[in-house]
Amino acid sequence: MNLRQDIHNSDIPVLCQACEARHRGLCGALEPKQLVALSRTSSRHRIHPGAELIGDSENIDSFSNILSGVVKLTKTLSDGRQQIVGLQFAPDFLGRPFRSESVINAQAATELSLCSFPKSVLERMIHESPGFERRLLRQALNELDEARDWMVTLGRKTAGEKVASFLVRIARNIDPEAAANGASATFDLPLTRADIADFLGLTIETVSRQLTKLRTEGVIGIENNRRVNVHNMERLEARSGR
Amino acid sequence: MNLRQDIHNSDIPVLCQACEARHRGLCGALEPKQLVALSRTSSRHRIHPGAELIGDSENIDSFSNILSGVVKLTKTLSDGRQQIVGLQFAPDFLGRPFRSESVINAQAATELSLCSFPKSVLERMIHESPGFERRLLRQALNELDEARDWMVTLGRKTAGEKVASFLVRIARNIDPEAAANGASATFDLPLTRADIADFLGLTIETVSRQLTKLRTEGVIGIENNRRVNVHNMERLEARSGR
DNA sequence: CGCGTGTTTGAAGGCGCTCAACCGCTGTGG
DNA sequence: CCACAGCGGTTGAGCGCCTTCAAACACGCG
Repeated sequence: MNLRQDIHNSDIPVLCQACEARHRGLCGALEPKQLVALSRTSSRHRIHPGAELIGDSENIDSFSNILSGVVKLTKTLSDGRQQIVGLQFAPDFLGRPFRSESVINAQAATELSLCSFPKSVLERMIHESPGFERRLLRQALNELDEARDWMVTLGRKTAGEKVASFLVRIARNIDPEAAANGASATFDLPLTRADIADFLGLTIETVSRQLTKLRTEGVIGIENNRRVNVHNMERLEARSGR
Repeated sequence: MNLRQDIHNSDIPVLCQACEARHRGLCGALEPKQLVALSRTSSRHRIHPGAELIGDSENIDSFSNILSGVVKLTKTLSDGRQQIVGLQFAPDFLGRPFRSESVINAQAATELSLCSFPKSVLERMIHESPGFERRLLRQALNELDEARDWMVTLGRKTAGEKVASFLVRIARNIDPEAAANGASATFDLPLTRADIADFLGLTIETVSRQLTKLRTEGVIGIENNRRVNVHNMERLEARSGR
């Protein structure tokens, strides 16, 4: 385990030195002295699955970088029907700038580690550092691309294709090169069956049935309910509708 | 019809003086001299319904402001199934910065008027004007909010609720205050039944049936196939699932 | 051991799709 | 002037996928 040797690494706050957000996330846009300022007002949190990070129509007064774990963004209709409208992974930025009240719920899907800072600090960063805003814009556009991809899945795919699409998406996030090579991949699902159903616009039962169908047909293996082995990514993708 | 009296209105290019994009859109972020530079390289286009503005996996080399009309953003699966993943109205900005190839199709849904400029100019504007980038970020975040709202509709609502939600959304865009007051509103649908179906993840037949259902139950009136009269927005919204 | 939570499996029913015919309007050409 | 084709939309009949309701199962924990 050797630390990256950056120029002037010594100027960088200890907490930030090995932080993924600084390498691939938002903080990569910041100068050492800005990092120092940010780290002074930021705090790390460890959060358990199921904990609510922000609720619908609550005031937005802090933002976070996701250091590890998965966050689910959900929306709920008045009669209780629920839909997951976004999944965020490390080192994503979490929060909605330029809005006083949240229009979604954010909940920890897994064990979670966050680096949080208050709204005022975000606003200062935005004004002081153009690169910071650029990163926010890039992430927003990427999330928009993903959301639109998912709209096709929700609107036009069958249950079987939806479940396959979901597995492909998770696999890509956890094991990118295996996914790219069409090879095999083993990983833990970050979501329960209920979450997967809410993500796909299906019922728990349908998700379960489609998963066992993929298993009996030899496309995937299932151990532990959570742990999945995709024997052949190419074959899984062929079932995802594309 | 009196032109807005801005300070130094005379410094602003003639074409831009009455342009909505300068008042509510992207160009509002620009200084007069930047407007002059932009207007030198930009050109106005009039486009007929059905014309393709950009295709999937084509190179992105220009961007536009929508001056009037409606643009539909679509995605298509390999077997032809299609989904509309976004609708854009004046004075929205049209295009995907920071990406060499498009991942969607953009098509004129109605008669359209655009103000287009090349990629290089956009990139210069982004670097020269922080306000410009801020506007892009705001629009991207708003589109993301809308997309997520729509994911709930696609994933969790019934056909009847989907059609009602669609009408509410259109009404809000065309007659905002009527929509807010729960009053009545009359307008032309910017989409054909086929487009509405692709927007809602339904078939043409189901859309048609749900519209006639709303008509026979006295919630809306239909003339001309395109022209719709919402007798009571409140009653329509009650059917949209919320 | 019993309880709780998450998951699987089964049987029955309904919502939205598929297939097909028809309607109304428009433009075109004999 | 009428016949006809083309297009968008409506309406009907039957079916299939996914949901609903219900029960059983697996695993962990007090």
